[in-house]
Amino acid sequence: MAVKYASVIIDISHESVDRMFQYRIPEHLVPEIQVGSQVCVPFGLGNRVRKGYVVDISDKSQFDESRTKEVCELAKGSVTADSRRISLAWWMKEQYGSTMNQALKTVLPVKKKVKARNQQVVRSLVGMPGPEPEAGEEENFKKSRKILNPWQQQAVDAFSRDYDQGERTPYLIHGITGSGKTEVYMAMIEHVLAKGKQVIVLIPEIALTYQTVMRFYHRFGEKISVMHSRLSAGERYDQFDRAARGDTSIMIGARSALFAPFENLGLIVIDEEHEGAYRSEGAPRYHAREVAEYLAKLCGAHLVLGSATPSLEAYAKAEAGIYKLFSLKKRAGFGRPAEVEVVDLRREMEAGNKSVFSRRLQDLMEDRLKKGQQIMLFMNRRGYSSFVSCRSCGVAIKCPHCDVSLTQHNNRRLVCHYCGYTIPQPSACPVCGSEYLAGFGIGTQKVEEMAALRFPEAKILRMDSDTTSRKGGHESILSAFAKGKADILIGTQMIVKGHDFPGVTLVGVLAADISLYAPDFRCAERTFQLLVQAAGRAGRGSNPGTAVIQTYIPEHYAVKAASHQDYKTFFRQEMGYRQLMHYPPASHMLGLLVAGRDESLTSRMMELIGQSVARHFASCVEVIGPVPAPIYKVNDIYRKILYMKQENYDILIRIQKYVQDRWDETEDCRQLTIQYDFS
DNA sequence: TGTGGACAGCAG
DNA sequence: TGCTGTCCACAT
Repeated sequence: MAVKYASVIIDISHESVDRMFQYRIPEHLVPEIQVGSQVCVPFGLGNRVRKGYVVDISDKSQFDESRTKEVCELAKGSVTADSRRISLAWWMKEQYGSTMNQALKTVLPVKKKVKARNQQVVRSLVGMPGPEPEAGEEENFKKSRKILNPWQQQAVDAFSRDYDQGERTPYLIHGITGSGKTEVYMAMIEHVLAKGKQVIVLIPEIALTYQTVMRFYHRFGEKISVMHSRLSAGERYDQFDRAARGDTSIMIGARSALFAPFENLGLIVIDEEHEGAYRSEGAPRYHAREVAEYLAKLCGAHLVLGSATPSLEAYAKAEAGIYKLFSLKKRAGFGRPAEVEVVDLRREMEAGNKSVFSRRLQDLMEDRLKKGQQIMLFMNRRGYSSFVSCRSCGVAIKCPHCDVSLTQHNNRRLVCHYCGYTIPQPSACPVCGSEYLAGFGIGTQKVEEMAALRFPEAKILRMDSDTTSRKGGHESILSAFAKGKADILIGTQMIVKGHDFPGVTLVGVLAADISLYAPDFRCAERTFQLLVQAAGRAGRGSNPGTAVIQTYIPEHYAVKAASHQDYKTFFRQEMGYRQLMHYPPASHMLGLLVAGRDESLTSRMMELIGQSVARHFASCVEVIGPVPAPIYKVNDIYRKILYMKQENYDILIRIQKYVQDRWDETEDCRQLTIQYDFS
């Protein structure tokens, strides 16, 4: 029998030994040792026997054979949280084509020495920037346990029954905005906690605010622990450590909270499951929903997904019976779905209205301002004008480092939204010298200016990444608006996510089309989600709400379905398109991106890879490209992409491995980055 | 983390 | 020359 080698991570305790060591597996242990097993191995000069985790098993020795030591024995004891997470890392590595080290770094936070901290108060433990709660606000939180309506109760009852019977089919809760999904999660969490199990709750970073956390805190007290991007590596480790020691039983946080080392995980909740933030940008480029599904299986935990606009992936699984679908059709408490009106901007042009606000929107704004009600205006682009071009020669001023136009900001500076490059606005065209330079397109800053001009008496707040870059800027704007300190809130997509403003009775989507033309097969889905979420912001209080969607293509199915808040119709149409085009989730797709500073090398390499993939897998995979990435150059780095479509995910994994084995280590590839993106 | 080698300082 | 203490590289 061939000799087998185990790659072992030693005792996970110190940065300098946080890597793999290869050991020979004695023949009698071969059948027993698997990835994730705990083994005892001789380590260091004194050959002290230490515990280690097996992270890989192979036939190949990657180390000097004569210096390779042998595994002593299989460690006693059951499968621990750590070994489970190592199996998870292994699965992620396979599934998303990263290295084991990258996967391990994602799954196991590296221990850094942190000074012992005093017992922290919740506020600093939570670490949320933001305003002090107002007097009385705490009281509201305390009364947060609400009586569930029949739809909510039905989901909770089904959950409790399934949970107790060990039935673990994941749930998808499709609940319109304001239908009280959080209350449902909390009731489910309570059920699971009562069984002595632990819970992970994932929330998109943007919704992870002081308010959200306080709701959970008041229901579950000291049991909760919070993870978010503003925590330092040491603080993150602390939070994980508390979870491992059993000091907490609920971990709330963004994506990475999924890797909390609970010994007895019973439930994973993913709120706003459709959010893009659940896909990781760095390798491994995992999706939290998929990882959660696997992790839940590994631990025998339940998985609950929730969204007002489920991702096509999740809804398709619900239709196929892989998930159980629950619909919350009614708003809990106050409010009813907003009345949605679609305004055709072509008619506005014909009528000679050149303003960003359609006549209908202006009328409604006037009405709401008169009544002292609040307005939200949504514009999916920040800055003043989207680009500046020369009226004489037609050239647009571009970023010298990226393949995009510079955006004009109202401080008379031009900014690249991809690399941050900034210049003062030139007084003459850099190409022809003409003085006739003008801004085209509209951003949030210009909307703010125009709103102030049209409604001089209104108090206006603007929220986009320019006004929220300061620490806590995000929260302070939202809380000022919530307290009625402004009449109009203008912002990018960050204003439509998750915030509850009972005073808002009018929402204007100024340019619904911008995201419809994004060079991405998910653009219709994203637009639909955005429009539904935006409309959901209106009428959360006792007064009915109206949403106005301004568009040049009112006949587009995403706009139409959103205006009727009709998820199912949208799903059918969009799914039909995905099936026709073999896009996910109808099929699987691997995007292979090659990036490098040397343009010709990047192109050459991509061509070579493309040809070799086409040659080897011609019969079984649809290859598209190589094509330049939607933005070809960013920060002086050129990017090309090859797309491969296949219904069978395993074939895509085989292709990825083939490319990795064949090219990743070559001399030319040292200067290039290859990125694999599975969907 | 734990070990031992390299090296400096010092006594004899 | 030998002993002791400290620093640091390294572990399959």
